[in-house]
Amino acid sequence: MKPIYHNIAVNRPLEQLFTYAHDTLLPVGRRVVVPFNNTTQVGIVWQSDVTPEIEVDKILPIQTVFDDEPPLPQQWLDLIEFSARYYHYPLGAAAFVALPTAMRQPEKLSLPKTEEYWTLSDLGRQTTPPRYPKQLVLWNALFSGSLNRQMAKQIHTDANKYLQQWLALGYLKIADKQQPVVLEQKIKLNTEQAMAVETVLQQQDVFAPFLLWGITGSGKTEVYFEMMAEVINNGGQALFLVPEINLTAQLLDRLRRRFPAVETAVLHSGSAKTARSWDYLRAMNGTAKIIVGTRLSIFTPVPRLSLIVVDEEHDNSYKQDNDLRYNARDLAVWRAKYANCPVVLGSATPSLESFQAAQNNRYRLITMKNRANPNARLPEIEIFDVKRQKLNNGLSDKALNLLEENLKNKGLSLVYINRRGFAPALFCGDCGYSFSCPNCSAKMVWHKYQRVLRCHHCDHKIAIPKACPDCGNQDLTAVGYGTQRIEETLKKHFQAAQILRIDSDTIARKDDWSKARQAIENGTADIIIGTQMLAKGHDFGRLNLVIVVNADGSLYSADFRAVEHLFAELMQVAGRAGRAERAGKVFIQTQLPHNPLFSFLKNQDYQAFADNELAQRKQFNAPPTVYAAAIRADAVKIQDALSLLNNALQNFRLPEQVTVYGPAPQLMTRLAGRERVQLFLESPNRQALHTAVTQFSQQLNNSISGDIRVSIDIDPYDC
DNA sequence: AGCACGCCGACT
DNA sequence: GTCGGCGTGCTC
Repeated sequence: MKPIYHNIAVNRPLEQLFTYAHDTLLPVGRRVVVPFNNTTQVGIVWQSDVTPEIEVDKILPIQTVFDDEPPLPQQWLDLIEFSARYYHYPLGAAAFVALPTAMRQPEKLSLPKTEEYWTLSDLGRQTTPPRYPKQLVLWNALFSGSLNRQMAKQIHTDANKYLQQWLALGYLKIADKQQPVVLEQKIKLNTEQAMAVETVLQQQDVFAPFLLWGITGSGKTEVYFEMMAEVINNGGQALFLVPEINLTAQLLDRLRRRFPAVETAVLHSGSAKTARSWDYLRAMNGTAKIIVGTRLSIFTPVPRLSLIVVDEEHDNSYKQDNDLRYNARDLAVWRAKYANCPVVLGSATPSLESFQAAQNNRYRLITMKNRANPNARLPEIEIFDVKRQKLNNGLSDKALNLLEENLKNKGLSLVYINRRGFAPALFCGDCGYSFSCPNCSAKMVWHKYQRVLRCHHCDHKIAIPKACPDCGNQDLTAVGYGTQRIEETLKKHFQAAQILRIDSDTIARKDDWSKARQAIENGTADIIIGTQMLAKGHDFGRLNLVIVVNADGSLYSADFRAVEHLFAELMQVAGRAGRAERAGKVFIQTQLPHNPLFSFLKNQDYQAFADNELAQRKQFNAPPTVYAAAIRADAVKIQDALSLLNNALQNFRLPEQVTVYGPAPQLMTRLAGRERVQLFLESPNRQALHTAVTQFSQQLNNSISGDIRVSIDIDPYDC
């Protein structure tokens, strides 16, 4: 028999596909096992029935074909091809990043069993419905549509029992096709929310990117849910992306309550291996109507994709910072375009990338300026200058007084410490002056041992100044606080209070977190000490005082995005205090009260902040004004990594419109015994940048030798 | 990536 | 003599 040749992607960092023979034609997307360089590897059939480009006698046969599994769809292959090309990552390796781990193993998958769907029979329809309210809900669901066992359980925990009963009485029959269930679960939306839903739903069958800019508490989640409900009722599937930290039991509960009869797939790195591949397959075969997950869920095949929602679109966790360095938010827009459906990017503090896109009319802006709860009041924000204050281990007297007062009034307080300000930097202890790079919109980093201040963006260096250039003060210092220290102080000060510290050290296991939340909701806690993990996605109704201990750390960081992140973070934290009907107070301690960021924050004016920040980015030619790519190299000896980049640079003709910065050491130069350097390519023209990156990486491949590792990061976050 | 081949030093 | 160190080259 004449063999048929297939080009196959394997999990190796190699650009090419490999040709294998099989005696029958295999569909594209089929998972197979192939012999590869004295090993066996999982492969994905990428092209079928090809003419071999190498000698036929070198071609090996395919070992195993996983015929029982559905092949990965063409849309998935296209998504992987785009991602590999855009992020300059080998195709085969990219494909395997996008698969759940169970599908990366050269073993047969256990497939999710297809469950039967039930609906009321004619007899059932003529019978009197049950009298009990919870049973009635289940009954009505079976009346209006069809349910499988799992969905029935979401509606009524004892569903199994009643299904059994009703089946025995002949009230049920197997549904011939899946029928969506209608439950009278309508949430009342306010005018603004209803408008948002309508605006998006008007564009159901075309590519339509939206930026949903809604203040904290404006009820974005209900808006997402309504839109999702509609596209599901029309027979579509919805992809709902959330930041890592937001995919909590709380959110899944809300989803289950709103969509009790809708099959949902949950995808994140924490879920068990088989569970994840099952959810992947249920999304892929169309049974799961809602696919909710973190960034990795953007690679889930969704045949009837009709809506993508990216919640908290500004969140950093959408960017993967190893292997395939993709940004799920950006891929979401690409997928929506491919699928001809709307994509909604939602945030109270949009990324400047998205906000600029909205201003240029590339995205359509939907604004929600009112709170869903009309009685909720905006918190009052006080910016408190701690420059010349004597602090009690980081806390001012005023902060302690506020805490004491709130304790007396039986309020709930949050003491918030942001830990982003890790990088040690130099600033003036007297006037708060900090050192900026003259060439970049970046702070100079204090290098203690080399005794210089250095810019990690362009490698500009100055000697460590002996005195502050602004006020002449000779006392130049660095900052640093920790959660434990604050906890100690508070415990000493408020001995009767219940103090709860919540950070990654105290919340090691899942039930730690739910215990902590119980304590907060039951009112046993008086003061919470928390880090970023508390700021996002958690609502505590009675929280009415927020103290931000040190709002400066990140302002000394070398990252030009630091201000943007700090603003978003503080807006988030402030939002925690404004959900209740009694007005909350937010008290922010800072060494730099005159940084313009704080006046925008005080007025809770994102628009003004964004306008100002975008103007600065433009002035300094920083993203999103330009597109950027980071080329990174690491080696045991820094000189090896540096000269690799420098040599490549010498043989490289810089294209029009492209600027190069560096090479310079990375922010965290030494990591795991290796020295890391990087250079940046930047251009206002995306195409020009990509051409430059491709050419540059070819130069690198020509001159790479020894133990030097290279990576490319498109639209990088870490600078 | 990860495996084989290959060419040098120090062990039974 | 032979075991094993990791440099280099290749993978259908």
